Amino acid sequence: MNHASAFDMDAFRPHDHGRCRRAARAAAERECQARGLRLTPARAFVLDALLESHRAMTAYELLDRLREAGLGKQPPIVYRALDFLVANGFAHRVERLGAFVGCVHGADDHRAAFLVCRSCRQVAEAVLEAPPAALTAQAEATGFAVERVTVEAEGLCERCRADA
Amino acid sequence: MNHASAFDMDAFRPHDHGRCRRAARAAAERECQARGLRLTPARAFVLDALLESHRAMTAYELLDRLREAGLGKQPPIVYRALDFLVANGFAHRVERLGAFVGCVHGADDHRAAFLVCRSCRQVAEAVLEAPPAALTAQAEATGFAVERVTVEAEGLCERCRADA
DNA sequence: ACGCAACTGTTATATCGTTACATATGAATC
DNA sequence: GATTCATATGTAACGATATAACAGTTGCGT
Ligand SMILES: [Zn+2]
Ligand SMILES: [Zn+2]
Ligand SMILES: [Zn+2]
Ligand SMILES: [Zn+2]
Repeated sequence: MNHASAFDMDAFRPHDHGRCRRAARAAAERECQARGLRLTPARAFVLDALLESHRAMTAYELLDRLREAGLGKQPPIVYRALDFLVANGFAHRVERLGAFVGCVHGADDHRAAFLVCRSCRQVAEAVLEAPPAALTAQAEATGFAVERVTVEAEGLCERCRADA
Repeated sequence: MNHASAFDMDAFRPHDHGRCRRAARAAAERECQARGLRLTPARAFVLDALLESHRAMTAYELLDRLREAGLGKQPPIVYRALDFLVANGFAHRVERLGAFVGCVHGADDHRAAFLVCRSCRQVAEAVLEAPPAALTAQAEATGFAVERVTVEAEGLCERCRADA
């Protein structure tokens, strides 16, 4: 196989994060190249900030970093960058937190599910083969056309449980 | 069986909503009685507003109604009522919308999943037997203790698709 | 060089939710 | 009935998240 498995890159497992991060960044660059997308300085900066760790970051946290870096001052700069990254699969929004994480699964189309630690806010991404059967069954029975599925588990990671 | 099935009460199916709503309200009253909880005027008012339809309502929409009814003026009144209703299973928060829906499954402990129409904001609740296997597998493998699982499908209901 | 689309800068505002502290109410106990 | 404590509410101020609107700039194919 030519890339690390999802399990290898799990935020809650010790792993070579330098490699994890460089791989994600390289995948984004490749994808932009291939699809004629522009990974502008602000977008690249936000992606790098997200990939620095597996912690979910809020838009305003990212905006503070953009300010320090002299890449922008107002909310729209960061929301535009995030819109781009999320729309193209380079980052995800964690709905429960109103915060964002870098995607570690390359940009190939995938349905993601998340394990979100409520203490350290680290987020592990799992690839979801299919939404729960009960949901799709009810959708089909009632003519509801599913477009996106959000699956997020909130809890405590092993480390944070040990700390408590 | 002694109550309507989840399918009978589906927001996207024609159903006797008067009955649907009275049943949910009665279940909440029963549960409060049984567990020594107080369904105060503000709480009951918010619950009734949510049960009026299967549409998700924002906190400030509910606050406007509370104001009209003379039951409060400031945000905390509605957030407190919502905290109570959600904590006790009489309502749910739809994370994608930052909005709330009344629960139509009695207050018995259940894991809910939602079908959320992005056009009309109506929400159907499905009972989730278990979270997706891929998620629980990864949680167990990494020592992550899952406490709550959010499952929300966004899309278009049959009616809204027909309108478009 | 020109023209167009995409991107960025900036101001203002909308939307969602919390903190903090004072006051009132319910229900058990004395 | 008075005392007491926990629960609930009133109110002001604030914090956090996100968007609208419009002007200016840049990249790029022609
Ligand atoms: Zn990593
Ligand atoms: Zn943790
Ligand atoms: Zn109904
Ligand atoms: Zn609809």
